[in-house]
Amino acid sequence: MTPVGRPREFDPDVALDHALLLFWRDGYEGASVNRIADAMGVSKPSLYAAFGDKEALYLRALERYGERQRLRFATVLEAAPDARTAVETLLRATLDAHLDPETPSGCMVVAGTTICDSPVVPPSIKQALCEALRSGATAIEARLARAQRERQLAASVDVAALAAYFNTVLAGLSVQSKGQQCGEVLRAVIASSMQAWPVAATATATPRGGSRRSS
Amino acid sequence: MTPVGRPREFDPDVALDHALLLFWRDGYEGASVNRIADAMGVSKPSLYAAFGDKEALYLRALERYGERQRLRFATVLEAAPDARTAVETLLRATLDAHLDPETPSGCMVVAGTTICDSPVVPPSIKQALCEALRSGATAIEARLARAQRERQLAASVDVAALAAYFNTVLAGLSVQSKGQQCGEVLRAVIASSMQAWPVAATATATPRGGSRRSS
DNA sequence: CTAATTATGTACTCATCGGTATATAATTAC
DNA sequence: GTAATTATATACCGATGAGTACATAATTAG
Repeated sequence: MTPVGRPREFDPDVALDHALLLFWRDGYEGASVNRIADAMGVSKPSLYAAFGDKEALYLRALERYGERQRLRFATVLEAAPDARTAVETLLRATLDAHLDPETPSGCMVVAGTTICDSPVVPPSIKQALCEALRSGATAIEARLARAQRERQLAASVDVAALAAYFNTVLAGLSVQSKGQQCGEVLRAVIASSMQAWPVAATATATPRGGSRRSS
Repeated sequence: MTPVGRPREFDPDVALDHALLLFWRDGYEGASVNRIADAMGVSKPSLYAAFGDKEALYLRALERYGERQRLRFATVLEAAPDARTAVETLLRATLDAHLDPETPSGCMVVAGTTICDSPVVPPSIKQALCEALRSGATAIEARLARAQRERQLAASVDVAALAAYFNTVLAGLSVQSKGQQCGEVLRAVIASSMQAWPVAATATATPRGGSRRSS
């Protein structure tokens, strides 16, 4: 079923990746359609024909970014044998991604969220960014809940709150990596942040006999 | 010594505050000079005559913001009787500031830092933002170092790393507050983050007799 | 082949951007 | 009073923003 009409001369998938990089580095309004089209190697009318207006293009790019992040989160979180290792590995891997010189430093969602109240940012984008930001916490929370079901984490632990905490650390790491804080310091930050991992209830509450009630 | 020439009809101090609010909410390029002049209640040529170009105006606004932040940090940190209370109070007070409906949500420095690699952002601004971001850690570190001198904090604690950690939490809280995360959740995040406070060496080594040695 | 359809490149639209020329108003110095 | 000085408002500058009209090129359908 070959489509009728002149065939497209560029690959929308790779073109979208170029747009993604610019939106990531420069933000919604910082990335102009002219520069994006140039980076794509595509004329502006072709861009508009393929993706719609700037708002739609940004949402597409953000969606792709979010897909990859979710996949990365899920892979890292599920692979680890226990929740604590899972979270720590996620923090370290995400920091490595933030510091990767091949891509803009920091997280696209974090960068977008911090200026989403500007009048030039469409409400749909603000909404998508806020949802993307929460999705990180959701993924972590799912892993914590699993650990709780598997009795690796005390039932008393508020997994939503703990997930929100680690998601906040992730956001903070994104900012710091953008702010030229060096990787060594940030790895120490991760180590510190892991100290907040809930102590098993038995260790603090009932030093002697409570070890069977909750792990 | 009244100055010669027509007197200025606006107060540069209050005008700068209006510019500050716009830069804070919309970022460097999101806040246009036209809108800033309107918000100031001042014509564009008057603005340029009083403050120079947009870059200089942003740096002035950022400097004012930084001054206030440093004052707030120092006041909160020094007032508290011990370092742990100081840091926790700082986190809570800063979160309250981020959520204050009278001002843009989140931190101006964090917002600026996340898009400082955009080609439209002058290098001087990126540099000033990075320095401002670090100044938070510096203030916390100073308080931790004082606690260490006062023997409230074990000498083995890496105060620079711990300060970087709490500064990272602050940045994360800024992002989350901008991302419409509600205050209740973020207060729980603060509680979690404080769990990373270093345990006094004696408390873990000798569970029985160490409670008076360090708080 | 012709007709229909779709993509492309040039060149344009209008709005807004940062920044300024210029004429005028308000003040001090004398 | 006049001259010098500084601020103000209007109206403009060239550049760039997002978005598009239009003519042409490349393909399929018949």
